[in-house]
Amino acid sequence: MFNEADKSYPIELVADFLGINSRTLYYYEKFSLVCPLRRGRKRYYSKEDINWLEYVRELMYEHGMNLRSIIILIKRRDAVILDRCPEDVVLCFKNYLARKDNMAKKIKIEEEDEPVKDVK
Amino acid sequence: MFNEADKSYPIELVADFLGINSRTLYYYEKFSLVCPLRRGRKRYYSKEDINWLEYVRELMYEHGMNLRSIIILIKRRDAVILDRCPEDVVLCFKNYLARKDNMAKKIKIEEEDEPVKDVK
DNA sequence: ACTTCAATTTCACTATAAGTGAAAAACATT
DNA sequence: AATGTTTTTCACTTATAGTGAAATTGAAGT
Repeated sequence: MFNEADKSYPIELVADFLGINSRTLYYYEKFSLVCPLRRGRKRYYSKEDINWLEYVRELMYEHGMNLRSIIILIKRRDAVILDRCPEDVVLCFKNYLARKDNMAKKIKIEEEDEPVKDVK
Repeated sequence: MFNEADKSYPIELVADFLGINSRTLYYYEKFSLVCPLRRGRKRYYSKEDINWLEYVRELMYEHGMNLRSIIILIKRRDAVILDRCPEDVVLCFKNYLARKDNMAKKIKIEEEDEPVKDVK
């Protein structure tokens, strides 16, 4: 029976399917973004690998993320990024959002003279 | 009393403190990475803004993330990136990690001929 | 209103990352 | 050893991040 995790698709087929160059797949491998099975020196990819790569492409092209960010984000998730992120940075961030909101309103009203009260 | 959220630091001071160019702060503003208070046309930053910017710099230079990724990551957090991420991609990813592990071992043993059994 | 001075914006350039074509190298098979 | 295919290397291209310098804008004083 075929399995999503079975590594059976050769590189050219995967590249064609994704509409990318096979060189790009080698390139991604350098960053450990995907690890095909190697039988002898040939590479074989699974359906899962393909889904995964599609997702990576989406993150890059629809969200403008770079390769490293994707690796960090997915691998270590918020562990590194936010759990490790100190309380006061989280606080700053909330404040930043409030400020931004405030500012957006301000720009609409087009009053630039009197300073805005701080949101606490 | 002074407050972390008080916007009182002018741009040049902030830039100097962070060791960056003030142009970079304008640049970040374009991406809404920070929103100083504008009194007249002058910009004022808070201590929180400075902490926030330090964190952004850290993500960029220690983790190799790009501006967009940081915006996405922090703003919408895993909501967009992972909650929205379909089950099978998560699965692929787990599998990918297993595969990678497997591969690392393999490279150590330096056997490249017989195919590895799939980890299920 | 005009001048001055500093803050801001625009323009243009540099450096690094992402991606790819083509040539060279490396295997496996006959 | 020769052939054919996969992989690697080299070099080039485009996009993003960052910054200097010039041009512009706006506030304040006169």
